[in-house]
Amino acid sequence: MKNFRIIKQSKLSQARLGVITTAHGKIQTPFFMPDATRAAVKGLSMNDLKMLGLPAMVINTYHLYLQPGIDLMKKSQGAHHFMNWPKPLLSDSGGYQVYSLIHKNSSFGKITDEKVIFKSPLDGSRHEFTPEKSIQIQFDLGADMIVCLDDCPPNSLSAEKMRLSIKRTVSWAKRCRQEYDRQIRKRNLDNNKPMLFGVIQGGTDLAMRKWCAEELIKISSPGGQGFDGYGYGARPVDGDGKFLAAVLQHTAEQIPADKLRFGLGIGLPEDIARCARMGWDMFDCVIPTREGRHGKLFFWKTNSKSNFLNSQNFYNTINITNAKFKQDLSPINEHSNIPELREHSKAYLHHLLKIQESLGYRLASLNNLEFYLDLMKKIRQAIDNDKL
RNA sequence: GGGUCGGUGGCAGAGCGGUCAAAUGCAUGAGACUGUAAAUCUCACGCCUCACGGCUACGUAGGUUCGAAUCCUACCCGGCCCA
Repeated sequence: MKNFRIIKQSKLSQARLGVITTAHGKIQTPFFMPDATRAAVKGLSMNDLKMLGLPAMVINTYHLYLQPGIDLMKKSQGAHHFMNWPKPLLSDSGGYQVYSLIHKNSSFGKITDEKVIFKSPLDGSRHEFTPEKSIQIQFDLGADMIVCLDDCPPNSLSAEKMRLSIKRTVSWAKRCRQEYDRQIRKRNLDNNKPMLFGVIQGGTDLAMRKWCAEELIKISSPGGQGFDGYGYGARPVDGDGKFLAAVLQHTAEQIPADKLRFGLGIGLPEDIARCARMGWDMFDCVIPTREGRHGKLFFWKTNSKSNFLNSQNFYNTINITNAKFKQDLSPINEHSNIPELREHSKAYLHHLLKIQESLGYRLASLNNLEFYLDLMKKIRQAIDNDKL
C-alpha cells in the first residue's frame, strides 16, 4: 500500500499536488501544520482547529516524554486519544532540541555518536535519547508520521564538524529505520504503518546536503529502500534571516520525486510559496501561532492577478499591540470566515493582548492560522491551474 | 490642637552628603521571533541634540557645605496615634 500519491505536477515549476493516506484520514499536499509541541496548539481548542479545517499538527517526542510522560501516553492509547484529536498527527523526534538546547548551550546536555544526553530544562534531571528510544516513543505516541532522530547542527558549524554531524545523522537514521521495522513487527502494524521521515542536514553547503540525502536514500531494510519522506533540517535562513533558497532548491532536487518532501520549520508565507514551487510538500512552523501571541497578524493584500503568489509581497502584517490600534474600532479581519474575527474590533484585540488575556492569544492565533491554511489552499489551487 | 512617620521620575518603591538624571518592578513606546526552554526576548523611556554635550529636576521656600534627593529651618500636604 502506497500512502503518498501524486495527483498533479505543475507545468510551471516542480510544485505538485498529492494525497497522503493515513489511519486518521487523508491529507492533500502541499499542506501546513502548526506546532502543538506539548500536545496543544497554544491558546486554541480542538474545536477551533476543526473549525479551521486543520489537516494535521506536529507534536514533540522530547517534550511529551518529559511531560506528562510516556506512561500516560500508553495508558491513553496514544496522543490522538489523549488530545482528543481525530485527524493525522506528526511527531517530531527531538532532533530539533539537540540544536535548540544543546548546540546552543552545552549546559543542557551532550551529543555523542551513540546518543543524546539531555538535561531537562524543567528540573535539570538527566535523560538519554537514543535513536531507538525516540522511535519507540513515537510509536507509543501513535503518530501517523514520525521522524528519525537527527543531529540538527547550527548552519555555522565548520566543514569538518559538519561532516561528523552528518555521519551521525545518517547512522542514527539507520538505527531509526531498524527500530521502526522492529516496532512494526512487534506491534503487528503491517497494515497500519506510520510514515517514517529521514532528515537531510548539511548546513548551507550544497555538496553536504547532497551527500546526506544520498546516504539516507541508500538506507534499506526488508521493508524497502529509503524513507517515506525526507525533511529539510536546520534553520532555513542565514544569520541575517535571509532565506536559503539555493540550499532548499538543491536539497529538494536530491529527494526522489515519489517521496514526500518536508520543510521542517518553514516558515514565512513567501518562503512556503517558494518551497512549494521547488516541490516541497509539507511544512510546519511556530510563526503563525507564536507571532500571533506576540501581536503580529497576517492579512491578505487584495490581489487581482491570478499568479500573485509568485510576487514577493502578497500579504501585510500589522502589530496589533501598536498604539495606533488602541482606538481602532474596525473589525480585526473583515474578510475572515470566522465570525469572531469579523465581529471583534482591533481595539478590543489590542486591549486583550495588552492585558495578556487568553482570548487575545486565541483570536490572534485563529487569524494567523486561517491565513496560513488559506495560503496552502491558494497554493494548491495555483498548482492545479499551473499558475505556481 | 499635640505627637509621630512620611512626601523621589506615569505608578509603586530604593537611595539618606560627592561615583544620582537617580536601583528595581510595573506601565508606556518600538522591535525581534522560522522541526516552541518563547504568554518569551531586546532596546528606549525628564527636556533639548544624530552625537559629544547642555538644561531642568527628588513637596515649597530659604539655609549649611567646595558639593544636597540626602543635613538644618519654616511652610504646605498625607498616613497613623493621642486629645
